[in-house]
Amino acid sequence: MVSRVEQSEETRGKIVAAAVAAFSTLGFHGASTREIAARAGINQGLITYHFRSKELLWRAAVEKIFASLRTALVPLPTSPASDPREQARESIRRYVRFAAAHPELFRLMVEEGKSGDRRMQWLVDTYLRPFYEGFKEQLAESLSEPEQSLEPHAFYALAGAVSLMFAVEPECRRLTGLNPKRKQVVEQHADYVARLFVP
Amino acid sequence: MVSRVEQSEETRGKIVAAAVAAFSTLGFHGASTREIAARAGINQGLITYHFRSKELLWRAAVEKIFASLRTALVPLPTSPASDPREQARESIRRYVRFAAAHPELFRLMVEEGKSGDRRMQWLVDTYLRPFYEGFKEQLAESLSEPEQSLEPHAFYALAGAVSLMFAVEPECRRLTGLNPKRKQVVEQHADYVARLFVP
DNA sequence: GTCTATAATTAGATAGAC
DNA sequence: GTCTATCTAATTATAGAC
Repeated sequence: MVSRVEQSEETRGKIVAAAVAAFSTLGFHGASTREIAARAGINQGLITYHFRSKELLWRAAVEKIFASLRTALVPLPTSPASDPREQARESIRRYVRFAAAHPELFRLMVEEGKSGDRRMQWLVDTYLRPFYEGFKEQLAESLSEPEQSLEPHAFYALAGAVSLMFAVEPECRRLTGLNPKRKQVVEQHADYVARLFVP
Repeated sequence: MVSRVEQSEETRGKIVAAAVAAFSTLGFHGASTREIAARAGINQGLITYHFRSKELLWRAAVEKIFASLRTALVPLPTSPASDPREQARESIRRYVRFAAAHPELFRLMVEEGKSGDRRMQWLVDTYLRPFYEGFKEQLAESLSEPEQSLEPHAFYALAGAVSLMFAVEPECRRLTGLNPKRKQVVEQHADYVARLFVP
């Protein structure tokens, strides 16, 4: 940590991490650049220096979110003995664990998906479409679903069933008394949803 | 439409309708009072006159959303012959049709559920809790589920599976090519989710 | 690369005329 | 009850010192 490029990367990383958290809970308009700077422990002017604009910082935050998704989707060494339905269930359980650890992805999907503006178009074309194509492939091989017209329904039903509880964690705690952050609760949800979609 | 109180109610109604739409797509911070006033075709100063503050206007918008939910939840004359599982499926189908016609409810749940601030607490205590209690009753009688610990999981899985596709309608159209507004698509989702939760 | 200071907009809320 | 005009505060983005 001596050179300026290392220092730059360090600062950029702190800003993006703060931006992911702030955008995730406060939304794009609710998270001010001053608030993000304060969370990152740096000055507000530095955000413009490193990212030029709030929207470009937001894009960097989105990139970070999808980077952790890619990490989570790295295929596991499949035990070749287990049957395809059990493999499908395990994929869903892993998806639930990811959604619990990273509620940002679902919040982003809902926040941006509501309107047809520029950010939504960029998000779909850049990150969401490849992810959706991967989902369709996996669906085709593991569930052997001939009805292609059901793919969007399955995609959104699964994403919603998996993620909502963790995306609204503060609300869930107040409404049901259940803390979605607890490991036991995550596993219960993983099992519930896995059996729901693959009985 | 002559007296001042009638005029007042008319104006309030227009403002609240515009607020529901604006908050729903732009979020609380993204929707400015000037934008809402423009949509309602009235002056920005009038919002303060009728609602005192943006937050109180937001509460009026939430009240309107839950009023339409109450309307949709009015029990139908049950054909006593049909079996309870088919009745449960029909309840889910009605829920899907409501979510398609009023994506505001789900968007509100996610937008406010992310943080633990004052608006979320008010929303849960005032409107969400009675709704959740009603869900638990219906779950207990129609699915005869003994496991009470699964109630939160079922609630959030169902809400997410039912509503997400319609809440992110612009995104869904761009990502999948499917228009969730079309009646045929709504019915397909209704049937898909109903069979998913009540096989 | 980082900070302080500030410009330019835009926000929610208020005052007063009609 | 409604509108125009305005106040105050907060926002993003910029300029310049270090």
